[in-house]
Amino acid sequence: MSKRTKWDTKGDLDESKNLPIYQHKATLQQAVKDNSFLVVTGETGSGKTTQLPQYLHQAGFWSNGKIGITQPRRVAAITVAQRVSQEMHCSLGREVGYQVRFDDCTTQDTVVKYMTDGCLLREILADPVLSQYSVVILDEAHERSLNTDILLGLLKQTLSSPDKASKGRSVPLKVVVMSATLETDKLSVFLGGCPVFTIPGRTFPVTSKFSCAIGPKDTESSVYIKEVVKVALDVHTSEMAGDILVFLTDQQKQIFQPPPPGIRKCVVATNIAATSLTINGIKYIVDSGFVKQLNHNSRVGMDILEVVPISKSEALQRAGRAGRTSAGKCFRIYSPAFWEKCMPEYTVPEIQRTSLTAVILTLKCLGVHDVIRFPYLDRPEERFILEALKQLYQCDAIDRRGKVTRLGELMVEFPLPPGLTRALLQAASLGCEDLLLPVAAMLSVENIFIRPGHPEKQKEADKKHRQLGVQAGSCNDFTMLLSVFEKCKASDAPSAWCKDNYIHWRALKSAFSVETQLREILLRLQKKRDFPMEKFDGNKSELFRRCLCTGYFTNVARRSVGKVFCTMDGHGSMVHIHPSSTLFDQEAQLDWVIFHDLLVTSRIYIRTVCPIRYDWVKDLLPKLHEVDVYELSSVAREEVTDEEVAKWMTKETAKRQTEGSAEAVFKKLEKRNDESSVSDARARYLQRKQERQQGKAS
DNA sequence: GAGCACTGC
Repeated sequence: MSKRTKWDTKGDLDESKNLPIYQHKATLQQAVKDNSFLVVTGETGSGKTTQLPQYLHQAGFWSNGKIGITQPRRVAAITVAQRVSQEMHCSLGREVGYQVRFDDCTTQDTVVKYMTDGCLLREILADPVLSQYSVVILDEAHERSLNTDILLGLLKQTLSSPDKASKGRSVPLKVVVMSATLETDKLSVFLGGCPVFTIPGRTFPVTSKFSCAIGPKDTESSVYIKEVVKVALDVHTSEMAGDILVFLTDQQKQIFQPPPPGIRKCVVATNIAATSLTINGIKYIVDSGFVKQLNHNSRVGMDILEVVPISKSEALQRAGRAGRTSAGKCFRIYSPAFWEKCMPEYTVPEIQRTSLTAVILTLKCLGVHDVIRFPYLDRPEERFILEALKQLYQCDAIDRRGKVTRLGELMVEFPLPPGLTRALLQAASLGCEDLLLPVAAMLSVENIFIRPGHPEKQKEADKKHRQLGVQAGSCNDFTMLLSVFEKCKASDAPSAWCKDNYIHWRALKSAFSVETQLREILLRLQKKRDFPMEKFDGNKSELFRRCLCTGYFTNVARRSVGKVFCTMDGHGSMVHIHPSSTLFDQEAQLDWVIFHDLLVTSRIYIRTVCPIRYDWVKDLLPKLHEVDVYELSSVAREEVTDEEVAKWMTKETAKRQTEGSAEAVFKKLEKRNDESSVSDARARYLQRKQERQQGKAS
């Protein structure tokens, strides 16, 4: 049976014996022994995250390999590992450790390993059968993070095919999926009807009250902010002692200042509080009923940040925050009708509303050819998958057959969007990676330019930023990023330099770490024999911009009239250069540009822009419309024969001949963008803006 | 002439 360890004799902390999970210890240990898959469910406070790995350790699972536990967030992975190492009386990083990006706190001795789901996904890339592990526990599966969803599908697939499961493994891998009491039946069915183990929670009742302030017709209104303040103050004046947690869509702290005298605490939070933040003593919840969500629109090829009603499950989770220490109350500022008509049952999982380009490349690199019939717990819409395939084809990560190219194998190693990786690899092959590495890093972190709310300070910040642009001699936003990175790095007092120039020091520091990581990955790949190398004769500025073109030609736009540009990606969106760009107000001198991203607010803005010459993208542009949906769809489903590819090529040549000149192709690409979602997003933005101004005036 | 949550490699 289980091997004894030095901790067995010392016993658990008394506290852990009081946890609801403790009396199910033996049953849980046996259940994992008896099943390949197991779903464990229980409310927060049941102790499943800290205790189950210890139970499995005591049951001897460590002798066959590590016990790995994934978390969707870094802080959770680190703090839980700390807690468990204390309980097991060992120093962190020895028997119990954690791994998150930039911080690997594990050693050869580590047998209980907490990590982010993204880290485990990286490990699978290097070792598809996870030969180092005896058990993998996916925690917080109900959050449906992109990486956890992918891991679920991969583990299901690996374990359900006996041939793959045994390859490279001495004993079969055990998989435990832990989730809040939500959709657990669905998880069980997904995992072949595996047992579901329920651990009773330790929570107190929460009563919920609806109000009529927000009805079914108010989904886009910002009146909820006022109402939330009103309700919070009501609670303060009329309810018994206990702290208040308020859920809003963004931080608008000023509306709660000054706090009324007394000792009651009022925490205003965005979705951070829904998951990571634990606040003791919360007795009251004020729920606005809204959340800010980034949705990817595959038809227009852009991400739109929207304020949307939360789901019923999310509302229940918000309410639950009031019942951790004693009975609580939840005040919902919306009506029962709003609940019924506007709030979906469950939040749409991330995998169904995000760009899938990087995920699809990862799957392909793991040998998942049929990315449409991959076992997704919730299948993304087919057009999202096709769009991802198209992008991967366009940046040379996959070929016409949907097979990963040599370049694609290199690209998957980088924690970057594939287009940017493509540009970076191009630079590396031409020996100028020092230009692209800092840029890639800067584009991976939050916005580094600070723009204060105060009008005077704002002016000063804008002036400083313009000066930086001039000093850099930078003719585009990418070189601007490069220059800021290098200037700050070379500075004797980088933090003071940042403060003086209205630059986010914290963001720059993380850009430094990202750059180091990217450089390490690149160096590792360059040591391989077949790393591509090319030659280039020309000046450095052109070299830099041509590298960018290789990755960003899909984001090319051409000026049509005045300050308006038209994208060439087949959507033909009419876009403007964002006012934060160094190229803003110089539109008249521009013709062709490429850009890093699109932002939909009062207009469709392109951000991080770079002028290019048509010549540099001329040969790449046909790739934008080379592949049709039918072709991709069949590529996505099955292996494609040489004959079929040849047939497509012939069809394409014929098509090009009938279409004639490049100009004609552009005309076709300059289709007007009639996507209602974009105009809707714009209308909502303008409405909110108007309401805010009215609020100010009154 | 400028929006805005969060997480992850």
